[in-house]
Amino acid sequence: MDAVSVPPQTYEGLIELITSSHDHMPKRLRDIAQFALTNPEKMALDTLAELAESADSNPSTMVRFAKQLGYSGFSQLQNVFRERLRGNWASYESRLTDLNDSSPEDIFDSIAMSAARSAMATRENLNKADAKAAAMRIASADVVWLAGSGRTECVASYLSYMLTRIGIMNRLISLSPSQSLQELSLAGENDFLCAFSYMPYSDVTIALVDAARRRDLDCVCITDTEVSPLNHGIRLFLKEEDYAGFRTLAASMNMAQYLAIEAGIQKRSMKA
Amino acid sequence: MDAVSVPPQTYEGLIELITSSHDHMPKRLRDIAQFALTNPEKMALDTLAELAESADSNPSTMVRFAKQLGYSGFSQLQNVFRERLRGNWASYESRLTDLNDSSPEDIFDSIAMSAARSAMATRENLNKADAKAAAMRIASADVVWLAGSGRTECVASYLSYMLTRIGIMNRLISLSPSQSLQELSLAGENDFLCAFSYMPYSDVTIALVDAARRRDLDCVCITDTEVSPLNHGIRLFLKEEDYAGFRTLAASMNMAQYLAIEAGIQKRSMKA
DNA sequence: ATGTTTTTGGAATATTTTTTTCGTTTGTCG
DNA sequence: CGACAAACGAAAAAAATATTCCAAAAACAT
Repeated sequence: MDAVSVPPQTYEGLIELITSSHDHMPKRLRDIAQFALTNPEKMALDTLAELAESADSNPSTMVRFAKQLGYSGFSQLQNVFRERLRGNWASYESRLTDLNDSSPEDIFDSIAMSAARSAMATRENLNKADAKAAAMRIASADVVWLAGSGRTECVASYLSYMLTRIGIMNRLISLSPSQSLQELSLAGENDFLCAFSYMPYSDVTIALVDAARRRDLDCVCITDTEVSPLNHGIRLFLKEEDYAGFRTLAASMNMAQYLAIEAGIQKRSMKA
Repeated sequence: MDAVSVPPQTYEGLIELITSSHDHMPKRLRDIAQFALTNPEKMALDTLAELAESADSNPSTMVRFAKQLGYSGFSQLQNVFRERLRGNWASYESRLTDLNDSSPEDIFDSIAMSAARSAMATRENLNKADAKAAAMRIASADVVWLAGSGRTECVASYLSYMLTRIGIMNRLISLSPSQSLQELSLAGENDFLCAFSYMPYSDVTIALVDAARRRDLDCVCITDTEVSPLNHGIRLFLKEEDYAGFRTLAASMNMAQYLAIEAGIQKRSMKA
């Protein structure tokens, strides 16, 4: 038994410890380190015996791995993985109130909190059915045209990257007002427009959505409220928190990631 | 023992069953139904005894609840809650057909949680002094040159937008390998390079940072680990969570927002 | 009210899961 | 090559956890 100081109780700390210990570990233990790093959910949810099986090892070695890292046993190690899976939102929220009282100094912390809150709030506010419908529409389009200017340009750009990676053809519409409409006119019968805009709404994006409506081009609008001028096709509403007047894009970025992944899944099942 | 047909094996099905059973259940069982619906993570991760405690009940009643729903025991019920937490791509791929009828709740929620965790974890891991130094350097530069390709392109694009809005001159470096180096050669004495890249690192971004080092052009690198090839000037390390192999950009986006806001504050105090 | 049925919770039991032990294997150094 | 130490895995022991049983309490009908 060669316990080393106190083992980390947070997932981040644990990952760091495993990474740094990795090199000075015996072979089989190193295999398990590898396995643990790539299967955090399994590590949280499976039993010792199941994990040993999956990792081509045995219970003893798993326990030895935990002890090598400084834990008293496998259960203590597993708890760290489990804690990560708990939607430990309560602890985040209490930390936010602490933050308010103590140091309004720490700008980064406040930004991170706002982003986290945006992300979590959207879990509850979002109309999941509409979101899924949007993803399905993306999956079935020939080409997805992406529009977003100003604050939302980077969201459109991210969605473009993700869609490309997943294998869905797409095109980011250029931002200059004159060119953008002309560009959209190239869109085909079975194409699809995906537009992002929040208050204060971008004229270009409004114009693009209007053009799509007139042309009967299908569309999904990611915007902030029911009264938004982006009004055609499926509408998804996201509320972003702001810090010092600068709204985050956390919910928007998550939406982009979701749409790409869900669309990828849909597309795959369409082939089958 | 009054088992009813086959119990659902999916989270969505279970929720539906609990909801519909709720009304014709004995009082204490109804309490537990309520508890289960509002604490799905606990239901997945805690032991029978712990749950009984949390729900102000006792083990027997929890087991009875599971049986009432048609499961052979509590463990079988808990498995359904556990399966929901396994967010792994492999299992989605193999169960692609099942996914068609399941709601998108899991996927979006998991993405949001990963993003929130990334954001919160960075609060603790980030070297705040370095981050502040980076912001100050941005504030004092004549022009900030921004580099990021692939996944990080949108982060650079967001930072560009924010800096512009705040009144700090900047330029987003084009992504084509041939042009980018030439572009950077236009940078002046008191300019500054801000580069984003995570594993697998983009060749273009690595080349830009190397060029900056050779030219003695000051630099801040936002990257993932100490061993990253982006190694010049101030280095900020961000660890992003991933969902199904797709890393979030939550921490990166927060960093961009932070750098812009903090730089804006610094710049204002420099004028005064 | 009174007998009957249903529901409940504590305690005993059964099962599963983790931990330890110990003999075997593997690798290293003289 | 041979002695020694480190690493390993099978299986027994210990601990934790889930399940069942039963008597008491509560709800219900008459």
